[in-house]
This record gives sequence, C-alpha cells and structure tokens, in this order.
Amino acid sequence: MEGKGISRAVIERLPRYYRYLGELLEEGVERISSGELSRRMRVTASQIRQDLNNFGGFGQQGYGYNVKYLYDEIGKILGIDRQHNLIIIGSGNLGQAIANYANFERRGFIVKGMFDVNPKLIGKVVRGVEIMGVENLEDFIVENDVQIAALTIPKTKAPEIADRLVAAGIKAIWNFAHIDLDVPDDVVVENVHLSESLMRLSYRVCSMQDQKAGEIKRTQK
Amino acid sequence: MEGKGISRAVIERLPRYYRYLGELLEEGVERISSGELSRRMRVTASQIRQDLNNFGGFGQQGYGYNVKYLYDEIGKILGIDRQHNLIIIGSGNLGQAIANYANFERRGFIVKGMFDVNPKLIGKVVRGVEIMGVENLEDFIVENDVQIAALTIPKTKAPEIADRLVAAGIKAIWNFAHIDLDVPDDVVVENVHLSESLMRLSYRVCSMQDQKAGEIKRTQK
DNA sequence: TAGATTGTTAATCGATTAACAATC
DNA sequence: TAGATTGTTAATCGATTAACAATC
Repeated sequence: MEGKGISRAVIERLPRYYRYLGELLEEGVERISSGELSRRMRVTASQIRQDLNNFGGFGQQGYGYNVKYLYDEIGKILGIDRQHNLIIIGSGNLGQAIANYANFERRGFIVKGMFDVNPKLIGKVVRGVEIMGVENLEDFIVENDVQIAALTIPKTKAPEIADRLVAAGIKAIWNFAHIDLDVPDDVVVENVHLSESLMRLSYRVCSMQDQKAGEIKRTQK
Repeated sequence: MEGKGISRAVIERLPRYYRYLGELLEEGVERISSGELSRRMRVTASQIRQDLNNFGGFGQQGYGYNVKYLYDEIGKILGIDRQHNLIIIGSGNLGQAIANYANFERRGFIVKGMFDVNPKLIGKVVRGVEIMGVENLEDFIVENDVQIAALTIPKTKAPEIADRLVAAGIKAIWNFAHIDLDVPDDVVVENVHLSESLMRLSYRVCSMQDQKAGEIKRTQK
C-alpha cells in the first residue's frame, strides 16, 4: 500500500469505485468485469484497470473482479478499515450535519467531541456527544487520541484554531471554512469549499444557457 | 463569455481566483501581478495568465491586473452577477446550513423555498423561509422561476425527486445525496459527496503515516 | 526611454485511452 | 481447449510550465 507515486486524479476516483462496489454488493452481484463497471460508472474500462493496478492486481483474467474482495481491498487502501477519531469544531447546523453523518456512516470514523464558542450550544448533546467550549481543545485532542478535526467555523476564526490544532498534534483537518489554511507539510488538509462548488454550478448553468441561446440563433439564421 | 472549449480544470480554479481577489479587495490592494498572485495562491504565474486568457485579456503589460476589475469580470464569468433562485429539498441540518449560507453569501443566490417530508419540520421557518411538504414541488418551481435545487435528502429518495425536478424544468441540481443522478444533458448536476471527501482525507492521513513509518525505518538502518 | 509584466506560442509533462499478449 | 478479460505497454491526448516577443 505504498502511498507515494499515486496521482491525485486516481485518489479522487477511488471513493467512487468504492461506492459503486458497495451498491453492487447490496444488489448481490458477485463478480464484475471492468467492461461492465465501465458502463455503469461511465468511465473507460481502461481507466478502471489502470487505476486499480496502481495498487496491485485485484482481478483475474477471463473472470473479472470479485466484488466483495475488491470492495474490501479498496476499503483498506482508503484506510476505512482503521479507526479514525475525530472532533468537530463549530457545532452549528453544518457541524451537526457532519456529526450525524460521520456516525451514521460508521466506517471507522468516530465523533469523539464537538466544540463551539456559542454559550447557547455548549452543553447541548448531539448524537450522544456533548458540545464543549474550545478552552480545553488541546487537552481533549491528546487525551482522546484525536487524529481528524472538522472545521465548520467562520473563516475569520479558522486560522487561529488551525494553529492550535496543529500544535496539539492533529493529523488532518477537514476544512469547511472559506479560506486556505497554512499548516506544516505533515498535516493533511482536505477542503470542502461549498461556496466554490456553488459558483461552479452557477458557471455551468450560465454556460448551458449561453449554449442554448447560441443554438437557437444559429437555427434561426 | 463563450461557455464551450473551457476545460474542466480551469473552471475548477476560477472560484478560487475569485476568493483571493475578494480578499485582496478587502485588504485594499488595487493592482496585482500574476507573479505576486502566484506567490499568494501557490500556483504558477503561467497558469494564472493561461487561465485568465481563456476569457480575454484582463491585464495590462507592465502593470498587472486591476483587482476590482478582475474580481468583477470573474464574477460575471461565474454568473454571480445574475440572480439565481434556488430551493432546498431536505431541511435537516445540512439543508438548513445551506439555507443560512446561501442567503448569507448573497451573491445572487436566493433561497425561495425549503421542502421536507418530515411533518415535524414542515411549517418551521428558517431564515424567513417556511418549510413546505413536497406535494406541490412542481407548482412552486414554475411559479417562482426556480433554477437550482439543492438536494440534501437520503440517497434512496434522491432519484425520484430528481426526476420530478427535471420534469418541472429545473436547470441545475446541487446534489449532496450519495448517489449519481441520471438527468438529461441540459440539466447541470454539481455533486458534493461528503463521504468521498472524508475517504480521500482518510487515504491521505494513512499514506502520510506510512510515509513517516518508512522514513523512520530507513533512518534506523 | 527603461523596466515590468502581460498575452501567447512552444516545450514538457502527466494522464487517459487503445491495443494486445498473458493467462485464467 | 476456446472465450473472456485482465495486466501492462505503447500511443494519444490534454494540461501545465517555460520562454519570450509585444507593449504598457
């Protein structure tokens, strides 16, 4: 499971493979060929085989891939078989949504604690987890072996909290704040910039409209 | 503003440029060169100039780019200057987070309505918007000129609702359900698969650990 | 004018697709 | 064995970076 040398593009696609294999598993499908998976996922069979072979040969000539086996192997590659302790900083709607969701999905992600600065939220219990103030953040991280922090706080507060997280030895930040965080090389930051996603959507809607308008114009000529 | 021929990679980067220009604007910076922006954003100056020149020449030799002008132009390209009416289907924590956020950001996105199937939520008012049942979804879309629907419902219900949205003439779906939607070519789907984001995070944390373990091993030899 | 910096062409790099021998 | 399908190499395609003439 050598982590290096795997391109960003491949890693981006892995979770999607995992999801489709999970669906196949639920449907009771035992084996699948790259060709059939390619039709379902709307990617080329070549790409599927290339991607998987970054991590080893999981298939068998003339047979294809065993769904359960491949599913488990990708799970291992993604590290979903290991336990990840996480905390959520910012316990508003987004923080609570993530708490529900991370526990729900269960695959190795455990919400150990939730934090907020709002006194109205502190003390409230979400999915069995009590919301705490951020004063003892560092102690909590160390005592509970927390690896991942989800950051769902305003961008103005994010850099300061990120620094505290890093100092406390956090391994990764799941960043929902609308700002790029500056952290050491050995701390992973995974950004979810919803505003940027919405802007891309906007762009695509507009360019679709322009395209249609163009077509009409051409037809009328 | 020709929508076609622009590569996906460029579109992905546009909102980030917009965000950095917004920050510069707040800092009171009037002009910026691709070189200086490159240092801030940690991308190559070449890439910045190439990206921008997909849409026209916004700069001036020997001077650089006027921050306010470039900010506005990218806003236009992204379609943020136009008004987008949106609805949110699924009014749980995630739906409410989006409602707060979309109104908050204001840049042309207006939450016209919120929907849910849960009777406990129906009738509740979030940021001045009342949560409705999904019975009259289609009428609401037509009457309110709704272009975008955010889908924050379980994956089991998503395909059915997506079909209804498409039939009602929606232009785009902001999809938070953990499933790929099957819609006609002229309907835009922008996916936010949080589970996949979390898996990528997990992968990167694990491969970082493996990398470190490898380094220690090598040092000890 | 001289210096700075763009816009744009050319070179490089990496990712995707095609092809096919290996093999179950 | 014959057919199917992988694993893998080679070919193509596209995106990024470098270079530099144009020009403010």
